[in-house]
Amino acid sequence: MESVVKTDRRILRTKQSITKSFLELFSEKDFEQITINEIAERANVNRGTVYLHYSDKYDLLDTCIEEHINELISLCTKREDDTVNQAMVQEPKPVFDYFREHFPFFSAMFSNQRAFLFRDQLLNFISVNLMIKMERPDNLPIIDNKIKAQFMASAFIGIVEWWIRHHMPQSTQFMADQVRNLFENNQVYPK
Amino acid sequence: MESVVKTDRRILRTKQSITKSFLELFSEKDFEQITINEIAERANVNRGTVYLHYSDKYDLLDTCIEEHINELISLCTKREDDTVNQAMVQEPKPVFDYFREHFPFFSAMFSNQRAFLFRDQLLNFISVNLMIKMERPDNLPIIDNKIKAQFMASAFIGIVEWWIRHHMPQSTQFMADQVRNLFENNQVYPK
DNA sequence: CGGGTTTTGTTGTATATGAAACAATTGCGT
DNA sequence: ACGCAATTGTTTCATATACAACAAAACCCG
Repeated sequence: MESVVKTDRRILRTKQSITKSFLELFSEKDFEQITINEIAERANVNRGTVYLHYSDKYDLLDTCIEEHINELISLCTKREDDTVNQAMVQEPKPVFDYFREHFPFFSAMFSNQRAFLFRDQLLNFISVNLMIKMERPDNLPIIDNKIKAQFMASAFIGIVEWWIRHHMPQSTQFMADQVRNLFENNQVYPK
Repeated sequence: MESVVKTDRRILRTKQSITKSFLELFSEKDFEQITINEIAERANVNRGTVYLHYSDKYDLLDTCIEEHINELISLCTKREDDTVNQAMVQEPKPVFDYFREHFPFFSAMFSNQRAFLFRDQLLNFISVNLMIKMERPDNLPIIDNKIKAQFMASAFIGIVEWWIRHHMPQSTQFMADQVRNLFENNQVYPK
């Protein structure tokens, strides 16, 4: 029995407004040029309210990134399959659907200099997942799994970045198929 | 010197949310089927808050209509021209631009049974404006101006309704030209 | 360098909104 | 007709947010 304390509607609304406003600005101009004034004004929120939820714009950026990373994680782990983290490798379509659904965010992340934070976290997340996947005993350890995981994770991020920056010309299904083939061919998981 | 008391940001935000939510629902289903619950839920606002601003959904509808009528009025009267109300007749493009800008609202109004309220108010507004225009002494009173105004106002509304219901196939400029010719040919104002 | 402007955090107080509970009413299916 | 469920207004209390003012820092610009 979990006592799920649902947060106040106003908080959710305000945070939504602020992050939306911030991400818009983030895709429009350089991060350093963005002021709290602008963010609050566009979000139609008092300036003080921004400080109520975020210590500064760096914290705001970190939070945005963290939330999406967490979403991706839960997306990959909430399968009925008892072996966690199989989702992204064996069925990547929901992941790509998520990318498409939150296009404004990922687009901003990939088109901005300050995206390295996001990139690192995402890459680390995927790398760890691939590691877990490859540590299954029936996989021949020809190459160091850690290196392999990094390699494959980078490849994955690269594909996603390209897809986002070109405004998602292919369907999520197509992308999912490509990625699945990629992982199969590199024996990330056994046939 | 006017002491302009600017309203609280929360009020503006909330009202915006509620009317937006309501108009969406209004274009989706019959007015009688819409509940306050739905409106509040979609607006992401507490149900009690709706009652804080509107007595019921009828009041909400009336308010929406009134606001847009007032917008149209100010659009037609804020010209530098000392003779008020010339705007709509001699330069109808801004009016059509307004229609296009607020397409969701007008579309809902013209596609719903309960639109008669709106239709009446709009028709009355235009009719009065035309009356003022025609009362200028250099207009020959062959036909009773009141009747003529009603006639022309109905014609105008009819054109707008058709345009909206067909998803605005023509440009606002084109529509404006058409209306101007219409009024010219019927001597609403002298050449 | 100097000085005006903008931005930043922070504070105190007023108020709008959220959440929950309630009785009264309406609606709907059987 | 009955009863169950949903909707409606209304209330009370808690709290998130608005607003205004402030000093300090950062930023321009001549």
